[in-house]
Amino acid sequence: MELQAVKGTRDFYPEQMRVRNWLFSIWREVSECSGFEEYDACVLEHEDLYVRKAGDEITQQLYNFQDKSGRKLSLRPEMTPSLARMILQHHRALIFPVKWFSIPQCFRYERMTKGRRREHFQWNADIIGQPGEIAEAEILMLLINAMQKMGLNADDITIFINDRRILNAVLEQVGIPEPHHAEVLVILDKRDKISPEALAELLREQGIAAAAIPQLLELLECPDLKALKSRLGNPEPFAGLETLFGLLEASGHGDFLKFDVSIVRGLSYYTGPVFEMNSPDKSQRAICGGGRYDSLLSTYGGETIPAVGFGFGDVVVLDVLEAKGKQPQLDQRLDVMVIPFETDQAGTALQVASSLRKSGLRVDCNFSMRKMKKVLQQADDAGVKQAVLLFPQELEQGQVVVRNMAERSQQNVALADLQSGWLTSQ
RNA sequence: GCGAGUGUAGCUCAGCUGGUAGAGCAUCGGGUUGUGAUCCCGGUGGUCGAGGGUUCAAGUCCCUUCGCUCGCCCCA
Repeated sequence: MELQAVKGTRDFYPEQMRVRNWLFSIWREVSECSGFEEYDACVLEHEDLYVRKAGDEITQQLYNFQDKSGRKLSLRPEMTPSLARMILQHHRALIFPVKWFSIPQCFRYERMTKGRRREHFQWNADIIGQPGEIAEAEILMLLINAMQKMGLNADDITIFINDRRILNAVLEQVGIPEPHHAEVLVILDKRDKISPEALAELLREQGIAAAAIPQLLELLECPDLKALKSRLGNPEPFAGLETLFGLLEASGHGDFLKFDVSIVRGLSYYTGPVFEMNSPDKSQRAICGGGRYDSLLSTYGGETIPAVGFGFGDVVVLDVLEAKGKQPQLDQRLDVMVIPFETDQAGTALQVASSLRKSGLRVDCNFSMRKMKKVLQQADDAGVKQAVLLFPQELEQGQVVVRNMAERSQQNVALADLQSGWLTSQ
């Protein structure tokens, strides 16, 4: 019997589950606050939903199998295809734009590194059916709002943003023909990770003209949107980001946003702005990433519907919060512990607990019948605020002892008063 | 997939050149009747990741395998 969890998957003991619920509650709260509605789909999907989208490489990472009737299924590696499927199925009934979010559990069958497991939860928020930068601004503001709720601000995290249209223009400028763009972008995505020499070598292998390479790398050193714009003949590809920066400045979120030509995002379906969130010095794996993908839905056979969104995994952000000491210390949050000291009082304890629970309190009983010092200590460890002590002597007079754990004070209360709301009226 | 490291009690780890397993914390009990700290005493708990080999003898050496960690590769 194998007791270990499946490789790459996680067990959430109550202690970790509290942290997870805390994170999810922030995601839900900020999403709903901004008018996003929650949706979900089954973690199982038809394998070809993913195969069609990106080809071999992603197929190898699918956590896939055949069911008993031979259907080829896969655990979802990401939510966007399921979202696209749901949108396309009902798109005649939907009033666009649609603002939806989800917190799906996703699976990838791949090698594990820091911040990457085979199973994770990924907050997704998307705006479907709205072209233009206002949707991007809303999506980014949602992200920023979530980070602030977690206690991270512009000193801790930065959203690095680029635009696929700018990247394409840069490639055009140095004479790289359009069919090569996809491969070249993948290589440029590694710019932070490998040496300039290695990068140049990879580009040469793609058949990029030797003269174009230094020119390209030099253009990509351009740290500034304006500077890059003046270097390129055509200002048109810059309009989108300029508008977006303007919107975020106006809404007071400009500090979080930084132009970065090296942001590419591996997937081919991005068509406009692309972004990743990371620490300002990019010292670790991106916390989340996203962008505009106007042509994705049409690849599933539907009509073209513009869309923008992001995926935000739980693993990396919890690592970041832990490293910064900003993971909350959460305890069980029990309000009341009812403590009988003889088995005769078990029934009374259950009855007291029941009546207190009806008034909305979080109540547990301790039936261990251990020594009182032990039981009080356990109650304290559980974060209990009030202990209701059932002693035979007091019970005979219809009373219980209510102990305020923080103040270490206590008083006798009539059982009848307790059951009619004495605790909540204090 | 390649390379390095690692795996000993629930947790964190010690165990030298091979000689039949230890500490701290946690847990449980006690320190005289029904009260949370600290302290003191004691108990439970390990086929030393698994399998094979060398040896009189393996936690310790060798091989295989699995898990984990960190690089590389690949990529959200």
